[in-house]
Amino acid sequence: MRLASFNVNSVRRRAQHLARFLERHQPDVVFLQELKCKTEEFPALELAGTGYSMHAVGQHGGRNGVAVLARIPFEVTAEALPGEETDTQARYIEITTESATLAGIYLPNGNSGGEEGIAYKWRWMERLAARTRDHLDAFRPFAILGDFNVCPAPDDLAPGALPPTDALVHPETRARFRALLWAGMTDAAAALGTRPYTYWDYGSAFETNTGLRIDHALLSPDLAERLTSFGVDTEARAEQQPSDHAPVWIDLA
DNA sequence: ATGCCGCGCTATGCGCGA
Repeated sequence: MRLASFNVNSVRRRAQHLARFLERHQPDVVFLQELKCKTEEFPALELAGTGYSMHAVGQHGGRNGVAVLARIPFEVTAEALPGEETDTQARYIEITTESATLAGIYLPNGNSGGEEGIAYKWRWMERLAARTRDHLDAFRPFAILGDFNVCPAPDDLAPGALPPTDALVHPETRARFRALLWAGMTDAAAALGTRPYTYWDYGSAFETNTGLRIDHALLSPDLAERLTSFGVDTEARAEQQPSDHAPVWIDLA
């Protein structure tokens, strides 16, 4: 089974990039982030030819937004991350398939909005950890894929790619990422001995490989045992008018 | 150590992304 994640930075601008990614890598499930459109504006017709079933969670105001496309049967089991009823940002989608529960996330960046901005990011990470523990305590096979907006370790960013004060590398951000691992989740790329960049800023960052590793796949123990590969589709990042993120994918035996 | 880029929008600049 192949699972994937792609921060598209506007799904309407990137529908054909997405279709080409699906054609190249044939994932069974792909989670999308940064739709930047309302639910009803999701380009379902434009993507109908791919043969995937899709479910979008959009947001008013052209921000955030997550979706899932799958060619295996699934049921949507959450359209929001529990724990903060006043949170209206579209950043979480969770599906359940025959074999596992899968979450697609767009974790808050944390660099805007001052103190409240970073506090929201950290609360969101704590809510994700709580949701994760619920699934693991129930011995439910569980995976989280998406844009975590976290460089877990110093090797996960090019020298000088971010200021040391950035929310993506803040010690408290990294501690909350580690909490997910201590809860029992495995960082798929790291477990396979690779830490590839998945994001390159617009401009010359891709040419100079000044990247960040911020798109991750975390796996519960039973799924981690089945992990065979992790890949980054740099072809998508090299296309014309690309997203600033490349799609990532994992294979489970 | 930032927004020179890109996106969406109550637009012709701004907030946001990372």
